[in-house]
Amino acid sequence: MKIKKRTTIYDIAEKLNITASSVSRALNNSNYVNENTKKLILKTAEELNYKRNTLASNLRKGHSKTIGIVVPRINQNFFSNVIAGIEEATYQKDYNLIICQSSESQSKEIKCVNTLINQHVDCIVISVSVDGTDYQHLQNVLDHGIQLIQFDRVTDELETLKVINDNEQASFEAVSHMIEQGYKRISLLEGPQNLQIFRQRKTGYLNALKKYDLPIIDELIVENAWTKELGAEATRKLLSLNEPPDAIFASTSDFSALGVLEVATAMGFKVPGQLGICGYSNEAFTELTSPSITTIDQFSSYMGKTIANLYFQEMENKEDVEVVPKIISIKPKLIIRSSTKKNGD
Amino acid sequence: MKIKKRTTIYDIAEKLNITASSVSRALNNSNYVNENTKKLILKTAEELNYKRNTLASNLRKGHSKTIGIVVPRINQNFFSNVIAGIEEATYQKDYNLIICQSSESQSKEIKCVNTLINQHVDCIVISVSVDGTDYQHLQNVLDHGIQLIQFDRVTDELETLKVINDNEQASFEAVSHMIEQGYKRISLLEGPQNLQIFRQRKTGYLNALKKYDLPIIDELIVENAWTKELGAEATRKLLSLNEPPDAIFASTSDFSALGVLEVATAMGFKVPGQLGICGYSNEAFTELTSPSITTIDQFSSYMGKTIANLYFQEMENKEDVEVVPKIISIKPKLIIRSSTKKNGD
DNA sequence: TTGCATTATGCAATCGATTGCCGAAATTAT
DNA sequence: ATAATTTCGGCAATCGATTGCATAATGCAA
Repeated sequence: MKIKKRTTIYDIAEKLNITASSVSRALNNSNYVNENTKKLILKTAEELNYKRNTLASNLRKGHSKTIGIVVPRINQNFFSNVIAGIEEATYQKDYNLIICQSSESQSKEIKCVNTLINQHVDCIVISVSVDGTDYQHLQNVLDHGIQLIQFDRVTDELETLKVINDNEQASFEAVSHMIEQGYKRISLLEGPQNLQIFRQRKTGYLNALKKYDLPIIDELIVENAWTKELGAEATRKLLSLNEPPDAIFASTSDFSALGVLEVATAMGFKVPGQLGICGYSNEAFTELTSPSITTIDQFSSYMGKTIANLYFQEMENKEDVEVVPKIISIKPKLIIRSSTKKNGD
Repeated sequence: MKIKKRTTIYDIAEKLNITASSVSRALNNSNYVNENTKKLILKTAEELNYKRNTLASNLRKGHSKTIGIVVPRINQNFFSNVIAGIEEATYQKDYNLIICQSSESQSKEIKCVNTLINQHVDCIVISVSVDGTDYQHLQNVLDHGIQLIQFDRVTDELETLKVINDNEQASFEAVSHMIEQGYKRISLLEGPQNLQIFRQRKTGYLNALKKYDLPIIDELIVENAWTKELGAEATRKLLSLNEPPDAIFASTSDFSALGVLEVATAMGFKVPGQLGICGYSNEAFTELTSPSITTIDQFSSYMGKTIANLYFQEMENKEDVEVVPKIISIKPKLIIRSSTKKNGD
């Protein structure tokens, strides 16, 4: 790469025999420049192929018009959809996105957050990694005067803005649906219980059982079965029980549900006749398996837009009022497909 | 948000009765500071919760340790995997990623690129949008001394670093495979021909036909069938022909192939018996459909890593030699599944 | 014509970190 | 003991854009 000297406002100023102040003002469309000089400056800037140095500008202005995002995995459908949603909403306001992935490791998450603080982002949007236990790094974000928005996987140890799904309700509805379909021994595949979302989903499951007076059977509740492999493994055990479940709610993800489906099919269980299956997230593939998988849609892209708008709204009345921890809860939707149609309606 | 004053090197300097120079040197682990003072500075920085202002640092240093990425859609599997790959490789070197999506619109692509230039990114990684015709904005990147790496969807109008798939070869192999399976009237669903990747895939298709002495039948070549809907529509027409094809190569994407499969099944065509289907990209769902879909894996995440490494490599010998346009071609892999097993082997 | 407001522009400080240059102090060599 | 070298740390300029303050120029009214 040849190192080229980039045009600055001083170059423009020099060429026109004026000062950089005026150039800056013209470029920012200030009123304190003569219309004609403004036009001349704009024309010259164009000619010299001038591009504002955002680094300098932001340094001076004290903000960066940048939002940092930290997610466990960029290429997981749910997250990439949320990001796409945020991007869409922020793009219009000329904001940039710096994206990091924590790869489900808190130590990397901490590094990411620190980098974003260094970058002077105006806001950090985060969905915490699975192994999180300490949240000092998030407190740190607030201490540096940076807006913090948690979404989906949130921690209650901090009072921040949050955009979440109503996991409990969604889970409750899913399990209720299965019960109404006639399933009676419904197994739950849990996610790591240190994450709130998975605790909530469990609560929803328990509430549904209670509502329909079904017993809670411990051996049907499997801890930590949140990947396809773990889901498959759990299913192998469950279906080998003396009294196997007649339905499995993979509350952790559709991937887990997929593992269930594959094992069940391999073991000769008829889905949904002998075994009902429900996943979580509405991944694209759930529509394509045979049978198609009942699941829960989280409106991921809408969630992204909501996050962005929440930020902008907070910015507007930032002087007005004291910060109140604000929580926006989006109600997910149960998508009923073939894998839970016991009655075959 | 309360506005808080952030700790600067001056605060640290003042507290220790030294100058900011020393603090800066200590923080950068320079040799020109006494070991003891260095330790003291580091300790004080920690105590005051100091975070370097990367904006100021980068402004001074003239680079940003940031790579900008522009893709048509963030949440498309292929792209999010490439991004994840880039992230993984750059994270170790403390680089940041700014990610933009062009939403398949060149005008937005241009805005994205300009933003990235403003941000003083060190490198721009781009896969161009479908409606691209003019590439002045990319030339502009080079003119500003910014490294430019094109990937997947590249334009030959510019001599830049490129990381691509060998689309022609992959396409050739896919079609050859179908012919060897006994399919004789193979239809091609084309993508927009202004994109090189789709032209190359067409060439591969034609070459395979030629190699096996099969005629090129115009009515079996469908322009612009690159979404699920367009693929479905094209299939409806193709299968209604007097002499319908006995195989369809959806060279554009697996989504298109999915459209084909759904329509074919709905119209009562047996796949793969009466109709062979091959997609492109190895989307996760291709494994899950019934029958599973034969497709081509592009090693997307590996591609991302390759892009990052290419950049780092170029950085290292940037003074050494004149820039040579370098093209890295990754050979994709044909994944043979059920949808093309005419002989049922 | 004088006085006052309005508009346009320049001056210089500022944002925070980095770095070349210089000199003082400390160490080593002669 | 003196000279030569190394180590350490300060000074001040710099990166490029922004902005409060001051001043000059212009317009308008009295």
